[in-house]
Amino acid sequence: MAGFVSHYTNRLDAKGRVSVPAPFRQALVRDGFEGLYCFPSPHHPAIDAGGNQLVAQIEKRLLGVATLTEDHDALSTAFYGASETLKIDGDGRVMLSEEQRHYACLDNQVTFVGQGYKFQIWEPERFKAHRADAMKRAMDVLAQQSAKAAGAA
Amino acid sequence: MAGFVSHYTNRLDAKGRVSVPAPFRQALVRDGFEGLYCFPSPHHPAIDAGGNQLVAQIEKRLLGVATLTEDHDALSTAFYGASETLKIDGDGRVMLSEEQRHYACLDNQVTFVGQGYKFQIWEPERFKAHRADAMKRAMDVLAQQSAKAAGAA
DNA sequence: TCGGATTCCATTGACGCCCATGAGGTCCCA
DNA sequence: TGGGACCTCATGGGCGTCAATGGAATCCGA
Repeated sequence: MAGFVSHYTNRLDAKGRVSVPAPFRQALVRDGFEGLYCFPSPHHPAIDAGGNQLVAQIEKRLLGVATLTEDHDALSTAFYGASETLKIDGDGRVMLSEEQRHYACLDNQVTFVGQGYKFQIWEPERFKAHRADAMKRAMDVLAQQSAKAAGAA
Repeated sequence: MAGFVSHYTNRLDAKGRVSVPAPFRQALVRDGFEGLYCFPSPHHPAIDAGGNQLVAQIEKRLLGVATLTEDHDALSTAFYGASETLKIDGDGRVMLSEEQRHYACLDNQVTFVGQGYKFQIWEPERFKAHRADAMKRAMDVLAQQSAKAAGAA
């Protein structure tokens, strides 16, 4: 494992720059990815970001859908078309585009949330609210898994 | 097995550091995990902590859910995003974050409670109160199991 | 030539690492 | 069997390093 773990909140400066948390940068280096692959999260007002592991998951998902279909078009547009590859400068910072800042409602602070093979970029307050929901949903999913396991046994 | 057993109470110093009980450290070494993996307990005002065994349980749960879905995002946010990997310094201490201290209401003493594959970090008084409840609940669970076994037999 | 973007540099504050101290327990030997 | 040396572990504090941040300087396209 040892992908993106934990969460960090950093400041977005006047130029739109923000430091990528050092542990995440190290994970990207281990991952062998130059820069930062990101696209708007399909489910939340947040940015999904990562490196080769993330790209690999996207490819895997696309393999499950026949090409030249409308579904495949939609997925590839969402994951490839809407994406951007940000450059990480010498000090470990990236410049978020106006579009990204708007989509995730980013103001002057941003929260990086590790999700293993990828991480998300949130506006801190929104994340706090979302976190409670995610917790609840996660517990539901686990309960369902347990129920299924018990039923199968 | 011989994972984390028994309980210990140590002091939290002005810097927010606390010594991990030596037996727990030894268990972590045997487990082969560098540092301490922890996240807020979903059920109690306490911190769940452990090493590879704990991480393995989490990964196992995540494997059952497709990536890039809302369910997977929720689970990984709950378990990866909310977690932190603390470094254990040369003297066997970890630094608890402000957030962790707040979540578990930690003041100047903390109690480590072994739970086999993981352990919990509690505020001593709260743990004392929780312990009675946990005992009662444990009795109920045991009774239910016995009833089920008797019914099945 | 102007504006935006990239690179470089300086500051500061948190964290990691080191050493010192002291309490408690164990082992060895008289 | 009692005393003492030794060891382990918890705890407190000091200091160096690195990451985050703000700003200046330079480069490039419009």
